[in-house]
Amino acid sequence: MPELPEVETIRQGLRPVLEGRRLVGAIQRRADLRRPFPDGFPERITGRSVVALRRRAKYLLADLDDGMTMLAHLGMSGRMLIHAALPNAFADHDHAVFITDEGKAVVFHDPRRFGLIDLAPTDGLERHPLLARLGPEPLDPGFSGRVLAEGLEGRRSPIKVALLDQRVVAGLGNIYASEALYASGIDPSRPAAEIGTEGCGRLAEAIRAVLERAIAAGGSSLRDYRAADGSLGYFQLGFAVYDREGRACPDCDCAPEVSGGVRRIVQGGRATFFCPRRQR
DNA sequence: CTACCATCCTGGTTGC
DNA sequence: TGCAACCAGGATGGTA
Repeated sequence: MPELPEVETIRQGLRPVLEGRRLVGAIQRRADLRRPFPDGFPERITGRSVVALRRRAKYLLADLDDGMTMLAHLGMSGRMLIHAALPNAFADHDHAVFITDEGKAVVFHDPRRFGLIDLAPTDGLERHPLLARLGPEPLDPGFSGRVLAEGLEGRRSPIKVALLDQRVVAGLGNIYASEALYASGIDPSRPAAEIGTEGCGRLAEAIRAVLERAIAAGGSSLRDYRAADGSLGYFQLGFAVYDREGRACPDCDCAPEVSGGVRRIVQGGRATFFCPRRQR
């Protein structure tokens, strides 16, 4: 379940291994993930150098020295793992391998295969079908309550559901949507368009703060997630509400046995966690 | 245009 | 203990 903070943590771990390095080999171990690998994928990246490793929303973007960019999305169970050398055996669900001129190997491992890899020209990358409709980057300086309010205009769905729509704001997933709503004191069931100027300001700031704290903690390790060096993030220890049904939220002095504590509801088919006392 | 639902996939957990 | 049912969920593509 890599969301923006997990992808950013992986990017930071991969940068020293990939940036400025030449790919001397690549291995593709199956025909497709969520969608097919690009035609001739291993041959097309072999011999290329990685100019920069960037991130857009939950996508990793590796700019190559031939004007192409490799896009990788980790889906829900995808990992990028660094090996000091090419492993002599692959594990189940190791789908692609990148070998650098230092002899290191980066393995794309994705049991559920909701991830994908594609190649597209760096020039005009923002028009790639997977990127074209993405909303604002929440950690960019231009992100604000005003920008968020624009994205929520006309939306009658609950604010929690709207926050998961990557066209509204790019990079939030189920965990950080719940956490950001808690931090801003907003009831996840409120209609998105009715949050108001002041609420959008608080929410935009909460989104930014939660994501930054999560990145500082190396992401959240639940089930599948590992950083590129194999390490675990620890932001899950800082969850205020996510996966904490029935427990006291950090800012409530009420005992769970009195108030019921954090509540779990289902919105758009996904779990939402919130504190009814703190979120209105 | 928005909303809603099914779909993809595997592994871990729960319930009998 | 075994096994089936269920759940986790990012994104898309279909239909209403």
